[in-house]
Amino acid sequence: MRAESVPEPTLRRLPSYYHYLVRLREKGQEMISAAQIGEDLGVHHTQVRKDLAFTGSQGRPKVGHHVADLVASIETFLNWNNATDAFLVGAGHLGTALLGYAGFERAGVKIVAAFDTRPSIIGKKIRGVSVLPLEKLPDLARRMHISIGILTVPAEAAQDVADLMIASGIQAIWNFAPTVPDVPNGVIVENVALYSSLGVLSHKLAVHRRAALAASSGPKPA
Amino acid sequence: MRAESVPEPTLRRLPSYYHYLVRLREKGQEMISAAQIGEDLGVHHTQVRKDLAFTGSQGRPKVGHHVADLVASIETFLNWNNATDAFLVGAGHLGTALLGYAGFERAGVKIVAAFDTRPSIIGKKIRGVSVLPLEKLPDLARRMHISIGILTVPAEAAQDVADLMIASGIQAIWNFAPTVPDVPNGVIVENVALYSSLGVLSHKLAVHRRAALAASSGPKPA
DNA sequence: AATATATCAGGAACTCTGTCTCGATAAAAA
DNA sequence: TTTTTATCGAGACAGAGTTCCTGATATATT
Repeated sequence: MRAESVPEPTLRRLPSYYHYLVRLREKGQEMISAAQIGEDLGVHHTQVRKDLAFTGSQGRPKVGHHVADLVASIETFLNWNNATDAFLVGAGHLGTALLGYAGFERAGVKIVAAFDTRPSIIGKKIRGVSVLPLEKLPDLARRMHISIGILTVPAEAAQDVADLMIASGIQAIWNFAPTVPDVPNGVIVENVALYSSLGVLSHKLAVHRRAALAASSGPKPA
Repeated sequence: MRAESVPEPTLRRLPSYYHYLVRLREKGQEMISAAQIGEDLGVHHTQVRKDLAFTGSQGRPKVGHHVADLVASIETFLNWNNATDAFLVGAGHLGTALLGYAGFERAGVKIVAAFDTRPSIIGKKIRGVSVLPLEKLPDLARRMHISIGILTVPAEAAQDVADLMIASGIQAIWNFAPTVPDVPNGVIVENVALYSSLGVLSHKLAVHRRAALAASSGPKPA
């Protein structure tokens, strides 16, 4: 019954395999070994096997996995073969950037409308997607059975917009704001957290520099 | 010697504490307990204490931590108090969005120039930052001692641009492309991987729906 | 046909991260 | 001054995830 016991790290790695495999398929390669995938993507080969096993795809000794089959397995597993309609709220710089990506449609998400509160952009079309006033979201979301909401608003507005989304029947929120919205049980929130990334980057760079400095100025005596 | 043994999850959580604490400080709150931080951010309170301990900040029983001190400690720890100059390559939609964020400067990264290969945008200024031809990157990066490179180019170009960055002395790459560039030892790469996020989101949503469907159509007999 | 080899798959061991428990301590209350 | 209470900090424990190890299997080689 508990089919959802897939490690989250696995879910995070699958898209990276997917992109790698699609490019491989485009190059015309038919078969691939887990060892090769692992080497190219910097993941241990046993890890690759375990991750792929979750998708149900099986490999054959001595020849590896069929590239096209793997692509199909991952697509099915992630439910990327039939895109779910999504609403985006916050048509600022980041929101506009996301609207520009046709690639999301292949990743299970199709942005069908954008919302904002600024009159200057309401009514315009960005990359073929209309920007509507936020007040229209609840009604439209219900009527169109929208289940994914993309949150690209400033931190201050994030909680209110998240509440509005949930009240309108949206079940999953892709959150780009630097705050984590408080949501009721059962609602899925996936935080992008750009600043987390910067935390890791800056700290590692600082350590890296300190190490380089220490090494050059005086490699301490044994 | 091994001062860099900070768990990566901790580094990822620190920015979220930081934002929370800055907002608290703006509201005029002086003291805060780890328990309260944990509750508001959805992190176990013991976890909050361990994370904050890495920054060197100490709390006092019965009163908690000093908000302003905590902010300062995290800033220092992540090296966010003096922003490092960065070059951005790929002034497309996403690149433009990133150029628009003044907030990165408070997160240790100051974008001082953008690069692209498309003549249509070379020479323009985006949010006060000039877009220069990619060929100028190596020379400028060396002369300005740039150590952070932001990669917002299509997957096909990612590896080549990463190579160029590294050859120009850049030590840390903030990568937004869906491929993981192959870099020599010692170079820091932090991948944002938007699609990983979507992998988790789509899969969870699919599982969520299956569960809802199963519950409604027939809650299996005990 | 027999042997060798590349690859897969599943279980065991280890490591890392997160949670729980306990004693200590500083402020407040009695 | 003594007692109570909120909070901290450190160590013990538990769970998850990754790596290692062994055995199985399909193709290639002799």
